[in-house]
Amino acid sequence: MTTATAAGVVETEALMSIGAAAQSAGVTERALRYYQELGLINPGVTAGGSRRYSRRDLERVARIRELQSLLGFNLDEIAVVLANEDRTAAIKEAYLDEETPESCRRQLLEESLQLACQMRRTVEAKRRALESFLDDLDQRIERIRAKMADE
Amino acid sequence: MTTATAAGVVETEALMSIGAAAQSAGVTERALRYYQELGLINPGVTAGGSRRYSRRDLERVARIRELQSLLGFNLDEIAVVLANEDRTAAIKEAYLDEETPESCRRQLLEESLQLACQMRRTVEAKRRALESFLDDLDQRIERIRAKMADE
DNA sequence: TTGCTCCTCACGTCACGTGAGGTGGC
DNA sequence: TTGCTCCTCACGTCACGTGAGGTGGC
Repeated sequence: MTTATAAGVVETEALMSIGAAAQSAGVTERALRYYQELGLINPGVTAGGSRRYSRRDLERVARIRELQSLLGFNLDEIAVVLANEDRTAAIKEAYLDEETPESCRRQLLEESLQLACQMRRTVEAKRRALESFLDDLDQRIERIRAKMADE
Repeated sequence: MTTATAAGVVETEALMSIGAAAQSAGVTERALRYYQELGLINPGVTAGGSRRYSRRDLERVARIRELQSLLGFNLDEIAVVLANEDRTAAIKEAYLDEETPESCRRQLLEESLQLACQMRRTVEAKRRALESFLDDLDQRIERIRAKMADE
């Protein structure tokens, strides 16, 4: 894969082997292969059959782990989120394109707004739950401290 | 199981069947049997071999689900947390007991404080992560709204 | 007897973990 | 040739899901 720099020079992106990619992303090689099997990532491949991971692949992996650990999404749900985010990126392209008609732009913007707002509600609910969990803990800690004080 | 009321009257607690318990706790019967298999809960049993769940059993199940979904703990880790909380409850009993020597009380209090503080750090880290997730979302939403405004 | 709920296997699933056995470039 | 990394099966694990087949009280 190649990227155009500001100067217009085409430079080949540094691609990583699965070992380096796994290390860098903090996951196992097995997980990387599994995500690919499910179509969540799509790394390049050398002539010899080895996988090559781009920076974008690694960002996707980081996103997958975040959605798993922070929000508890499963990989099916994550596939939907990633597809939506890819869609949003595509929307951005189309949005900049002068060819895209006015009415279409509006709808594209509406769509990405809806997606972001729904995600926000999910995250907000989780944060609230964590906050009340924290409050309970603080009360418990305070009670123990009080007992230790009047000892 | 029986409980003494304030008046000193012994009243039998209402126990639930596994069907009612599962419904009330929002889990499947299979999950209840599995938790028992792992020793996380220990419901009563009728002469016919049916399980009977107390209010305390259901509270334990609620705690298990909370630790799973909110903090992402696995059942091994949850077993440790529950054991610690049982310990803390036992500590409370011993603490009220006049027989318990002064030095012992101090240590019991110290122990439960340590446990609560460690849990607090875990939850706090998770909350921070969720908060920065929310910030990112808010920025994304704001950018979309801005674009829609200057349309 | 008929429903309904309960029981115990026991196999399936998801997201990988963990070898087994083999290939390929320095 | 020797290491090292990569590859593809393929079986194991955790936390249950989901029937299969049978028992027990109203």
